[in-house]
Amino acid sequence: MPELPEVEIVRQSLSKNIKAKKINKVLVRNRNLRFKLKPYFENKLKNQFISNIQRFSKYIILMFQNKSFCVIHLGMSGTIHIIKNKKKNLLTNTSFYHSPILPKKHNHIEFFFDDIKLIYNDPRRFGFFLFIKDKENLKNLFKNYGPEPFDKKFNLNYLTNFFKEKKKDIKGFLLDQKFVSGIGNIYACEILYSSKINPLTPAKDLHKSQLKKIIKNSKKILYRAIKEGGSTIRDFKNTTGDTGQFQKKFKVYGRDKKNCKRSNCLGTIDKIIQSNRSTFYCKICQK
DNA sequence: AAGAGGCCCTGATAGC
DNA sequence: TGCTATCAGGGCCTCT
Repeated sequence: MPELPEVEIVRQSLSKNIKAKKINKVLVRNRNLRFKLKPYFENKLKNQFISNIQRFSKYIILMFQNKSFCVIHLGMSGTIHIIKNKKKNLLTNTSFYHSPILPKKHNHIEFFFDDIKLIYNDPRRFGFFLFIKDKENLKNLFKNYGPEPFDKKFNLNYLTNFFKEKKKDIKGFLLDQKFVSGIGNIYACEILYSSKINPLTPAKDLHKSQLKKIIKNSKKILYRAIKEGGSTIRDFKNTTGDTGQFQKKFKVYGRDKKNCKRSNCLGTIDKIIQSNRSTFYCKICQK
């Protein structure tokens, strides 16, 4: 569910709330996430001082003062919540991602700080937490990942070389983390729409001008989404918490059978299935 | 080597 | 109302 912009929003919230704090205790209620939590997980994290919170692609990286790390992936349905434990305001819940109210089920992991409790909730359990002992192991974890769209390496040369002989459709490559890191199904659709590229086009057939558009629009759309606080699709109503706003700006995602938003285009948005994921696009203006 | 497809899991929603 | 089928923002693994 969360793509790069949503994960960045979570990172920013964590940075505000748990940076330079010590983890007093870790409680694991369910070890069976995407990767089973190691028996030593709690002990390794206990008493760690969080020096920084970074992000790569869709991963959150807690950096500890002793140069070890905790890597977090939210999978499809993972959310992180904070409970502030101030005496005068026991009921304050701050939503880091889309749910403003802490769900009662699926709270798998809790981190306790002096004044704050962090709760990881994940119904589908596609997310995971990893303890990484040093920088080298962290590097190793991401060695097969392509650059983020913001990276200087994500340039015309890179795309041209990567796509040589590649028959797979461009939509598939935007989702392929070995090619580019951080883009998921929503933003892949939106990037191709704003680039006026048909998602079914084999990557090797894309022209130079189209590749340039992909590079430019990937950056632009992800930046905008971060600025809007990410996208919230399955939202719960009753809120004062942080929900994203970018979903209101979707041009194609979830707009099956609706009119194309491009002025002077009379097309309607189609939904097709590519590599088992939904693709939304306009047949008329995406060539 | 590239690409297609299955699979991990729960919950919301649509259709009967 | 209550059943079943389908679909969901990710990404790993296996097979051809």
